Amino acid sequence: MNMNSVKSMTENCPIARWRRKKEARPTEILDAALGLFVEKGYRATKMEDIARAAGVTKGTPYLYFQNKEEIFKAIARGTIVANLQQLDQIARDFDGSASVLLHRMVEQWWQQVGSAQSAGLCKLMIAEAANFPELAQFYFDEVIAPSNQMLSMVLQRGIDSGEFRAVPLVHTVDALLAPLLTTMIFSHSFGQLPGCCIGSTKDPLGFLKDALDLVLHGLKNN
Amino acid sequence: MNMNSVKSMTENCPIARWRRKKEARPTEILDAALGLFVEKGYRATKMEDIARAAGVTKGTPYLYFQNKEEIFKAIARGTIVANLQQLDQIARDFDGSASVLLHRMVEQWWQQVGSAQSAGLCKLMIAEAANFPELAQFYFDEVIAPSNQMLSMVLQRGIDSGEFRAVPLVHTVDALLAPLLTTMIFSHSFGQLPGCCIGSTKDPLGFLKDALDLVLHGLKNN
DNA sequence: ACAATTAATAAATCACTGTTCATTAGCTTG
DNA sequence: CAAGCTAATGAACAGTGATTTATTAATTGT
Repeated sequence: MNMNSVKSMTENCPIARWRRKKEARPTEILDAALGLFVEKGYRATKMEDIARAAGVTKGTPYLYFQNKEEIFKAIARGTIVANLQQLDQIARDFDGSASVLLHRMVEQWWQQVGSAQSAGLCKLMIAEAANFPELAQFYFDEVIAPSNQMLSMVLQRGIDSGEFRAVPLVHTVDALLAPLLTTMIFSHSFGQLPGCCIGSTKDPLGFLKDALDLVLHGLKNN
Repeated sequence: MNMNSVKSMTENCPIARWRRKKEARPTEILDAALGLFVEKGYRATKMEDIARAAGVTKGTPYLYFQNKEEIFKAIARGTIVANLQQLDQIARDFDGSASVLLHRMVEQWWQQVGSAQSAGLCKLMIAEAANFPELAQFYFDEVIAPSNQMLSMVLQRGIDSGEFRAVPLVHTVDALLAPLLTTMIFSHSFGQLPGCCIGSTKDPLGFLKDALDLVLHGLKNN
């Protein structure tokens, strides 16, 4: 084997690779993979792309993960729990009106989830759900169902206190979630197009607020 | 070459392949491809799968389409225009209240688009938008923008007549579209999961009506 | 009946990419 | 400082799947 390649590799790396801590490697790989998955989709992302983006070579990811699918799973598992719990905390601590709480939650959600890379992951899950049933199930159980649950409680609270009229709970929760979902989805698909003039993509937070206002107006006991 | 394979092929086909009309072939191929794309996604669908599903062999699709991508495009082009025009017609012919018109349009949309295979295509576009920018552009121009335009006009009519209060038009249109989109998307991703208990997937039309009612209630000049 | 034409086949090609594995470089310990 | 260990490499392998093409079978026109 020639040492040229190694030499050039060493030259390119400010920090020699064997000095970087081993523990950092899995996270580096997952971060790199997340970015590429969100940008190009699951299939279009090559293992070599992931490796290079993580600053290593083809074989290295396999030292830490069995295969591509496991990387995907590890990412999905690692990018959700914290955010949801934060939202849950807000909902639990709050004791003002349900309307104000909902506004605050939407804002928080946008900052922590909707505008972050996690949003791309959500789109990815939708796109790949059919190909990875177990993973879709996991995402549903850990993300979607809890979100629904959380919103459900807030809504119920508002109805009980007389702030909202008695609407069909399940359907209303979904109606509340719909704008959040479309915002995420559009911003990671058609939203990228040059001529895209859809309200939710040009001013996402403004759209979310208006959409929430509209629904809240419809929920009020007038 | 052996004639066994040919013979068995002939035996398997109730109608000899050279008697089937040539003009039917492109449609047969596109139909087969649509089904597979919706079911398995674009990349996971092999050309041979398409061919077999259409009752021909590997090479035949290439006699009618340049490549896989062209098949995808042809499908996208073939499954949308008619439906939208029908909806447009309804909106134009109607002269009752905007609320009633919206209800009728949603119902029609569900029957013609939301519950049909086209819905799977919409999910597919979202999933593949990043990989096929030109196609995404096409879909946006031909489907999404016109839909927005149509809804925009109905909404404006309601505002002008005093039936609705003066809401921010662009954002409200998106808010109206959101439930339709999530219904489509969920029914073709997480909706398939055994334990999925989301309102919009168990009773889509019921959800759509409730969601519309909620928004309409919020739109009314009370 | 026979050339020419058409529709379709199916084997071959070709590029790509996930995965493995023999090898290497640097670090560590006795 | 030598022997062993660890992290990483990168060439090689293998499966897949899109596309091409030589060949065959039916049909048509003369």
